Formats: sequence, structure tokens, C-alpha cells
Amino acid sequence: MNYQTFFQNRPTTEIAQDLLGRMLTYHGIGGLIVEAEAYLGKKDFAAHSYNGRRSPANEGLYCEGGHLYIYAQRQYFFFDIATQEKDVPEGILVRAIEPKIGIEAMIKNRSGKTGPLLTNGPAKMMQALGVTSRKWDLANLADSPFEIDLAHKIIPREIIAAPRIGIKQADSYWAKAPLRFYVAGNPYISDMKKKNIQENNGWVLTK
DNA sequence: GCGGGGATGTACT
DNA sequence: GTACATCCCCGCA
Repeated sequence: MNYQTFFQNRPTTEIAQDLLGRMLTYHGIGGLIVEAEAYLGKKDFAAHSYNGRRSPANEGLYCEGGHLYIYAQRQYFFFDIATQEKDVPEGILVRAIEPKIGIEAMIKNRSGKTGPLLTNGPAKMMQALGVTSRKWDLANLADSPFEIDLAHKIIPREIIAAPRIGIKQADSYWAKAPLRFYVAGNPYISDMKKKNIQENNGWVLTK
């Protein structure tokens, strides 16, 4: 399966859940995706493409499935992947990974931080991977140093759907919509409490 | 372990 | 000038 097929032809919420447990790498370092949020186009009040808003800054959302939307807020970067066909501005924000490959490099990129602090948030994850620019914004995933393993995945014991983080419009339907998906009990989820961490980090045990 | 607040870049009014 | 799909540090427990 290629990226375009994976990121099209089914609802964005379904794609977001299918990303959990897959390996994401950048120049060969990375880990398993454990948390992702869906943003659902023109009707989604919380999305950058709300009401058809479109400019060079958010053009990535309008690209066809499998292209990157990398964007800066304050001094931090966010990693999104566009879904659906061209001109349909839906996408998925990858919020957190469980580090697996190149952990030493990630610790260095995060100036000595270890454990969940390495990657349990979108900007932390980008720092750990060493992404410090929007260079790959609008690129096709297949032509970028980013890689997602579509051939293998680890199965979460349970996927939780919850409201997205950092959405301020508290009175809006969209602020509360359960469009954030994560692996129950995984320590690398944003704001995960220690007591809620589950055996095997929430993955189904494999022989 | 928690809660509050400041730092800070970019796009848009 | 203002609003943000955030992070970190600092108090106080």
C-alpha cells in the first residue's frame, strides 16, 4: 500500500486510529505513533481550514492525502499529514510517539530530557526528531526524510477517543468533539498520569 | 504532584 | 495589535 491510498478513501477519523502503533521516523530516528488528532476541513471550527480559510500558510491541508503540513506556532513546530483528495482540507496532527530508534539522538536534541518528556507532545516530538524548520511543508511523504511503516503495526489493547487538546472555543461543538485518539495506558501520551500507565504500555502482548 | 503565567514566531485583521 | 492545534519553570504541597 502506498501513502496516497492509505491517506485517502476512508474517513479521516479512521485513518487517525489506523496510524496508532505504526513506526514514524525522520532521517532514521523515531518511534511508534501513540497519539493523533483529526481535523475535519471547512466545517471544523478548530481546524485552520475552518470556513474554507486558505492561504500559503495552510496550503498543506488542501494537498492530496499523504502530503505534509508542517507549521510553526510560537517557537515550536507541528507535524500534520493531509488526508482525502486535493482541495479537501482535512488532516491529522501527530501529537506523540513512543521512542524506539535513535533514542540517544533524541535525548541530545531535547537537551538531556529523558522518558516521556522526550516526545509526549507535538512540539517536543519535533524537537526530539531534530525538525527545526518548515522545509518539508507541502512535500509528499514519500519524497521526504519522514517515513511511516504502512506494512507493520503494533496493536493497541484499547483506543481512547477524547476531545482535542488546546482548543479554546469551549462553547463550541467542535471543541468537545472526540477527535483525539490515543493508545490507552501509554506513558508517552500528553498529560498521561503515572497511575494510568498500563502493562506493556497499552500494546497487545505479542509472542 | 499540581496549577499559574510568561516566553515567543507567524499569520492575519 | 492579537490570537494561537505549546512548553517550561517556578512556587506550594
